[in-house]
Amino acid sequence: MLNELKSAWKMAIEKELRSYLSTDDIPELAIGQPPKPDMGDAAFPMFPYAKLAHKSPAAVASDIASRLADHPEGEMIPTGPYLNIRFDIPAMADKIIDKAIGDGDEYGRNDSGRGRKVMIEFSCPNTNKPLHLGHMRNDSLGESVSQLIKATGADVMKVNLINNRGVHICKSMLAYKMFGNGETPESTGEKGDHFVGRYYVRFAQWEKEVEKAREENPAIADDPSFVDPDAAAQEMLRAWEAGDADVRALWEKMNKWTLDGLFESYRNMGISFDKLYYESETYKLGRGEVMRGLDLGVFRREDDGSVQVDLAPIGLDKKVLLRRDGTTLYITQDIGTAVRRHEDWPFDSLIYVVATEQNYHFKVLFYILSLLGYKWADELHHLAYGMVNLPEGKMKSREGTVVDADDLLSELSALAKAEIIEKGRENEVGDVEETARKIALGALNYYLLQVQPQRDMVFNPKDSISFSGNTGPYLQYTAARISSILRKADAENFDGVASNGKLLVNDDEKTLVKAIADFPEAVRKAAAGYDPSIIAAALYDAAKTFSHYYHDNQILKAETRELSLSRIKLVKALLQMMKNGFLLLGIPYLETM
RNA sequence: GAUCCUGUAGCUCAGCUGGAUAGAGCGUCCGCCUCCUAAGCGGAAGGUCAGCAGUUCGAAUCUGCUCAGGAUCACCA
Repeated sequence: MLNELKSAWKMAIEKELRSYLSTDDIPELAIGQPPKPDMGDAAFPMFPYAKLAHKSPAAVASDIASRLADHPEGEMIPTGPYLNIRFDIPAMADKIIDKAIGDGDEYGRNDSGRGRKVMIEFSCPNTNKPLHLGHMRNDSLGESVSQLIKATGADVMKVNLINNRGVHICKSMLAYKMFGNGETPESTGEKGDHFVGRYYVRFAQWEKEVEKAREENPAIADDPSFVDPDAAAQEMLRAWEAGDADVRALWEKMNKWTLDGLFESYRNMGISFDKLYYESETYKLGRGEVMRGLDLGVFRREDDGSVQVDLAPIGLDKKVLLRRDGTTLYITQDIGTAVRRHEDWPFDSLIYVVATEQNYHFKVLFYILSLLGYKWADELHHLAYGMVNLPEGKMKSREGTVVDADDLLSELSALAKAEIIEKGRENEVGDVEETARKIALGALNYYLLQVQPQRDMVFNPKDSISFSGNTGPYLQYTAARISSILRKADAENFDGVASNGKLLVNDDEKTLVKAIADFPEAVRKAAAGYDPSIIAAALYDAAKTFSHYYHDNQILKAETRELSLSRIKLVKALLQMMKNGFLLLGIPYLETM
């Protein structure tokens, strides 16, 4: 709403500038924000026109202000070299507030993606271990960006490619076979993914033990009973590929354990998928595409029999697409999988949420798909996110510094629970466990999403996730307080009282109205840039302003009933905006906390 | 070696389509609960926006170089 107005002003001022300077060829007018609210609501710097006019920028600003008679709504305040515009925010308040309240859960959404089909791939776990903090960033981002794109009216298909085969999967299977003694997640009471993960770790131990034994006595390798762990894992993979019944049965059993555990974690994290792909079903895909590329002449068969693609046009080297023995590689599978997906659900766009480590891979993949003539190759995006590091450095599984997703969530829940009890809010809150869980989730999602995706981030378990300051729980708390006000307002009698947005004249009120008006634009920007941090910032700014406002002003007991009701409507609109933003960030909304 | 990403307060991060005095949170220090939830509010201290040069009326923002950190450059996934 305010944006349209600013654009209208921009056009009007540019038109006047053209007439003032007697030329159509003028630099584009920039739209800025005055540093202080009392200086206006939009700023147009006049510097670029000073030279053309042979006058100072300040003179241009005042000249334009006095010449511009027919202009959009608002008041011109030439401020030095800037032509500032002040809008009558209170006069627009009712319209903005009514729109937010009227649109309800739809407020902030737009139509820009209507009719578009967007597929988004994220998570993609291995079925040999539980999720860790790095996965959580991926999952948080994937889910949030999915919501953002849905908010543009597009159809979104969330897909997850389960990496359920390969030598790393065989390692946990092998260790279980050797050391499992028939125990199961049920018998040990463990969550399935943790159970299987334990055997993956056990395999690494076994490797070390064997290596050490061999160092001490190299002759043991000649013993017929000697088993080399890596060779055994490779052997198991061959058996798996050959369809060996026992290996397949073990694989099925252990995969189910892991997946049951992983999906429990997803549920706890508020993550869901529309379609699952399994690597066991896709790993052979892509060979046909490579053959087609050979026919098209975009790939070439080397003397040794392998098939390669020349990446010189994009400034890279060569890449092998089929091994000498004709088997596929990671990139081959991804080619085939992309094609398969487009057949399954003809997307207009496909977003891969994958760590920045794979920038090279996706650059190559997208180029290859365009070589193969797929028009949709131009609409493939790699949403690359940075690593989550610890204050001491990288997380390393070998050193046991990996932060487990389930552990982290339950630790945060415990902290939140302790906080609820310390504040004596058990009764108000109702279900303490559930509330604590939602606070933990809000804290975690906000923490992970407030940083721009591409940046590496530091996770400090000791103090980075606190519940005060610029955090998810602060936002939840703010929303809960507004809810509380609205509950009390409901109990009051406002019969015969009319609200009036024109009464909302103090700076905080104007800032809040503007924040509400600007929210749809924030959603647009965040969706276009796949960047939830824009929403996080918008919500935090609004919450901060509200907290200040609420501290200084009475809402239910304002000077007049009209003012009270007007303020109630303002915070009701604000709450609607916050709730809608929460949904985009995976922050649970709490009516009380 | 090449390519890409990053460098802003003690720490974690915003700000980057150039524009007015570079902002938050945490931490430190000082205040505020007879008033709609103190997970809150206010205040103080804290900056060579890594460095140098360039473009520009104007650079944290754009360009180049240098330095520092990270990632990638497999017939692994």
